[in-house]
Amino acid sequence: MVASTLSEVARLAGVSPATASRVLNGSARKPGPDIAERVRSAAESLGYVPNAQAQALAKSSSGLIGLIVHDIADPYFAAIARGVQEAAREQGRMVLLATTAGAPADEREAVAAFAARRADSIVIAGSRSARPEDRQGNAGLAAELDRYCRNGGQVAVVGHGVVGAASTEGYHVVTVPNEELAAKLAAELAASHHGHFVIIGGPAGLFTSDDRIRGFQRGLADTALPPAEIIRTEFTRSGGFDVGIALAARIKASQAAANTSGDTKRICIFAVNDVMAIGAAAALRAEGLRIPRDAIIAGFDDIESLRDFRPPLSTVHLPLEEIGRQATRRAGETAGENAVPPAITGHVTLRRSTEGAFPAP
Amino acid sequence: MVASTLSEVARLAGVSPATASRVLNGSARKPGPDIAERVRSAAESLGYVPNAQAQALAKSSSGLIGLIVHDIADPYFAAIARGVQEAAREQGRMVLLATTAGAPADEREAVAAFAARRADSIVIAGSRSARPEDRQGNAGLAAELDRYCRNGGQVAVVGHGVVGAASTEGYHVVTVPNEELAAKLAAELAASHHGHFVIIGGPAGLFTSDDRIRGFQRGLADTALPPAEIIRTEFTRSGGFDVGIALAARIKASQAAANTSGDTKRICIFAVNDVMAIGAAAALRAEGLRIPRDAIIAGFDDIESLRDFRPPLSTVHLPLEEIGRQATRRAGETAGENAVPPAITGHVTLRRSTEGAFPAP
DNA sequence: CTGTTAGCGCTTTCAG
DNA sequence: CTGAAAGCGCTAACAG
Repeated sequence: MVASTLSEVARLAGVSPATASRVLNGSARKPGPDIAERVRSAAESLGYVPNAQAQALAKSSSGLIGLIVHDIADPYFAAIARGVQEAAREQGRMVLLATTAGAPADEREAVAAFAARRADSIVIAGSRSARPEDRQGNAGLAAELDRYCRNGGQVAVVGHGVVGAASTEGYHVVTVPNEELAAKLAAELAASHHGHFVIIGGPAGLFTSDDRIRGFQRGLADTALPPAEIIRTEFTRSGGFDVGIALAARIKASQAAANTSGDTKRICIFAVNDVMAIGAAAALRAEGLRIPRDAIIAGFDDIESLRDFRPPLSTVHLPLEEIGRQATRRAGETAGENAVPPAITGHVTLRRSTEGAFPAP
Repeated sequence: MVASTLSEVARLAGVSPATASRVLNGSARKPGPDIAERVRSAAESLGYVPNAQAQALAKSSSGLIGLIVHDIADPYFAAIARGVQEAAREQGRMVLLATTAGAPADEREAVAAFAARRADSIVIAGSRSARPEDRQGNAGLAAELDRYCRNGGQVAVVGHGVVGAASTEGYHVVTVPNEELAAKLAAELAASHHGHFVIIGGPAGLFTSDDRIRGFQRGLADTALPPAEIIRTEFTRSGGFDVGIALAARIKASQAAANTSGDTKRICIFAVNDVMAIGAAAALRAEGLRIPRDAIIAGFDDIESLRDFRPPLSTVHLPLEEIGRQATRRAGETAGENAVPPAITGHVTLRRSTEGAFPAP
């Protein structure tokens, strides 16, 4: 990568580099119109493209914003990324992307890389974890973030703060009311469902998953119901699928028993995110079971590209794009104590996958 | 963003900046082990983070790769982005993201921004267009790309080359056999379907859409069938939905007629991409029609997150991630005439949405 | 309003 | 093997 430089433009226009800089890149002082025109056409004819690296070096501000996600192809992160991208554009910044599969060590590396590029701010999406195996990784990540913030960087984390991160300056958390919303979902479900509840959760220690589980249990308790059974698996479609297969066997067995006993209870499955719910639903279907006839199921996130599934999935709507936007804005504010950011809210969306309690035949 | 500098580290270690640079960042010459250790610990204690901008300035190579997509939240682009991200990581580069909604003017801007940041290479995903209203935008984009390439940049475009781009040096096109695969799809469909064919296409001028339409028609012709009717709409789910509604009305009308005449032909719908197909399918369902009973339907792309739809969508599988990877590799090669890149291939995947020709009752 | 002079942080000849 | 010096391309005080 080479290109003509400011000095070349200046020479061609017969002015000093400083003047050329003033007309070509924004400056408070505006050179005379004649000179300006000369410079502009010189730049045009040389195909001048300002070197952002050099600019950044000179003004120590890169116009870059780093985004860390587990997997950009996951619709959850893709939606957040869209919001981040949008807000970045408003701020006149470009987005640097890093994917880490959620491994704290990789996240640390990504933060270091962003710091090296002098990104003005960093947005971290994706569930934090307190799993023992992530202890060390989290500590490293926290240290790296601390350093970044101390150097004047702005960080916004979606969901929960990074374990161990202590920075007060420049460290923002965009809180998502996972627990509260899960409780609400449980309450609404409990109103019309009178059978057993099963939660398909992610690995213990994943904050997002744990919060949603806790909230759901609380919602049940508030309705004077016993806690649901919890089955843990991967935080993915395939994790949901595996558990779905196991549940299908159980459902069939209990249906067989009911046939003779007259008992007709359906179970209600709550998967802690939509992709897991879809996986579980696919498994039930693969096993010949139907939803909501043989079991009802709900998810969380309200992923847009999943809206056309049949039966439509009951879930909790989260404004993913808005979350991305807000994280970006928070991390992009000019230090000052800007307007209180509107809290992120969501809402329960009941659809056909948890439709009314009509007993199995 | 401030941070400790190489010179600070050097001073602390009691060596020259040059030496510090040699030990901290890769260099052919390796300083003595004692010195090296001293420098390393100085860096550690100062929390030194190399300034990539400055490095880039000094060696004129940024380690950046620019990616342009229409919309990162679209699963098609998200999948490609994943591949790009992966390959970038292998190359030790970071991905800069720009979204443009397919507007050539925005794409031009993005290319300029990447060029300004001295990105080593640029990957452009997303359908090119030859629509009249894009004429000017395309010309601008082509000019910008030409300049970028002339300055030593590498460009890889997915699908079709940019209209008017003439660069020979550093300009790569990852060809996707859209036409050929669409023809194959038509042939396979024609083998078992004996009714009317309708194509739901994107706006005329969109290369991807046009190629797929042309291929499908050719496939039909090769089977001695008359060309399908073409209905054009937006290249999105909602475009597909709208057309689906219209088609539903038509299907119902013809079913009513068939009731009296005894005629029982189903129509076969080919939507030029999966999201449009899903939209159309949703519309039919919303109108009380069932697939494949009342109409059969096929898409294109084989988007992973759509695999759980019912009925499973017949489509053409495209190795999206691989396409992203390959584009990135092509644009990342060191000029030399590397191994011939394996051509991108796909395959027809018939599923239940186009299941056998059992006449409506 | 313009030009001159220093750097921003790092790499890289070229001497020592 | 190390250090000194000269930039990479641009901006930002200062002078004129």
